[in-house]
Amino acid sequence: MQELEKEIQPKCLTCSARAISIFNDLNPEEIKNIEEISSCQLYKKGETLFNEGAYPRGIFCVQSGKIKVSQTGLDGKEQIVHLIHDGNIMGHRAILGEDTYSCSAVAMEDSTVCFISKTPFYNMVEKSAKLALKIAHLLSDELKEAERKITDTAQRPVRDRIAQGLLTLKRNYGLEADGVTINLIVKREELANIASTTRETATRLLYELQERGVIELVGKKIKILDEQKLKSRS
Amino acid sequence: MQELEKEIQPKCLTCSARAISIFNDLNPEEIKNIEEISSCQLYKKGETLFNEGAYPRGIFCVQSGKIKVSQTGLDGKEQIVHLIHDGNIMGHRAILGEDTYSCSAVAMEDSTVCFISKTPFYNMVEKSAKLALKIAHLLSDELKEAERKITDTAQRPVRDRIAQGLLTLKRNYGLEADGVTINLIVKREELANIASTTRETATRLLYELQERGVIELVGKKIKILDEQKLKSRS
DNA sequence: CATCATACATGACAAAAATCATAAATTAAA
DNA sequence: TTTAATTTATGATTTTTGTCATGTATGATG
Repeated sequence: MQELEKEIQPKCLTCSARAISIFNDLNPEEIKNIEEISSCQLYKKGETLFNEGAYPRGIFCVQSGKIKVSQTGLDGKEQIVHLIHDGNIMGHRAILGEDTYSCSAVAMEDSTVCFISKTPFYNMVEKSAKLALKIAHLLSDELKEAERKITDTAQRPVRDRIAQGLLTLKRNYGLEADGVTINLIVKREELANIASTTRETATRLLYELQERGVIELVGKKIKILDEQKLKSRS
Repeated sequence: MQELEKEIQPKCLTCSARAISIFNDLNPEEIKNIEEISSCQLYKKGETLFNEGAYPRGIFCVQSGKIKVSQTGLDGKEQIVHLIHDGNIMGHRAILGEDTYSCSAVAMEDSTVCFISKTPFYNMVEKSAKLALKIAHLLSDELKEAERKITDTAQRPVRDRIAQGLLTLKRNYGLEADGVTINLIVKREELANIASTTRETATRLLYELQERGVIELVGKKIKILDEQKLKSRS
């Protein structure tokens, strides 16, 4: 069944996410332009923004929300490749690489996401070496992270990768007001797909970390009690 | 002891590698400029071009040669992240990301490599959105490959990864005149570090592939007898 | 509230791949 | 060419992690 699309009027000038995005230092005129060529929409938890293999229609700018970007591996097993938060953009790799999407994106929580169509976006970048350089900078950062993840996935034991996964969640989504609880409800299986392991192993290792007093599992949430110990395992 | 540096006069205009590089469609004036700001040097087999963690002084353009780009993982174990061949560039990620090198580069065979210093290179890119877009395109392709490698490393069995490693070698370095022999002498340990496994396992699986008639090991070289079977395992 | 589906916990077991150990072969150096 | 160093081969063993099976908790839905 067709999802009801919830259109929202983009307000880039005052968008708090823009300030921390690659569009942070545009001049008012450029911001006006972006506002004109972009649309904005609410995605409910579980909704798909785009699918691996599809042709990209444009790029997505996350105003607020939590989105997983993942690939399909062997036997359809999901590998989560990026964890997206406010101010991040998605789809730029496919657009700049003149390629189909290499990943799918699914909202892990209700998310407000702006969209800029391919052509106007490309026109903008073609005119501004500064913007192109910013995107190259972003891609460079992402490439560095991906390369390091190859090495870690290949060489570190699952125990370390789970610890790293928890730290990544903290880095991307922060902690709740109490200063210890990871600000995302993550399923065992999702954590497993971040850390490249199985649901069962993730379960076991979370309990082991709890035994050792490193984390605490409270309901569906995870509290980080001893970040140093997590870091020492990664 | 200090290596003797072998300076070579760059001849970008007629460089066969440039034609297949990101500098392929520069106009004669731009080529002249590149020639002026670049130097060219021979690296002997085993020599290091740059080291992980160091500050980049510029980018490298490979005129001819075979270079491995690798990271140091757990207990110093090498993970080979890229296999570089004629026309490829290196160091752009660190420059564009305003970062240190995330990998080291070592010549696997004698290689002729040009060098463009950071500042003149950056000046050039700042002036040309087209060039910046090309680099973004290149980074996009590299990011795609890296992301896929994460998933494969995480999910595929070693057997598949060795097969993929061999195909990667063929893709990057081609075959000898006989049409079957991979055009690179690769040590067991290096193949292992491409496929994210151990030397022993690489040895065993190569022999298994030979038993099954998929490859043939002749001296230090590897012949691909049945590429389809290799592909079916990847 | 009952029932149905989904997510989670946990033990037993199996498989894959790493590690360790040793020897052989090949290559480089004296 | 002899010796030393490096690389490779291969068996035995252990470790890690995945798989399978089953039961429980949790939460949604009629």
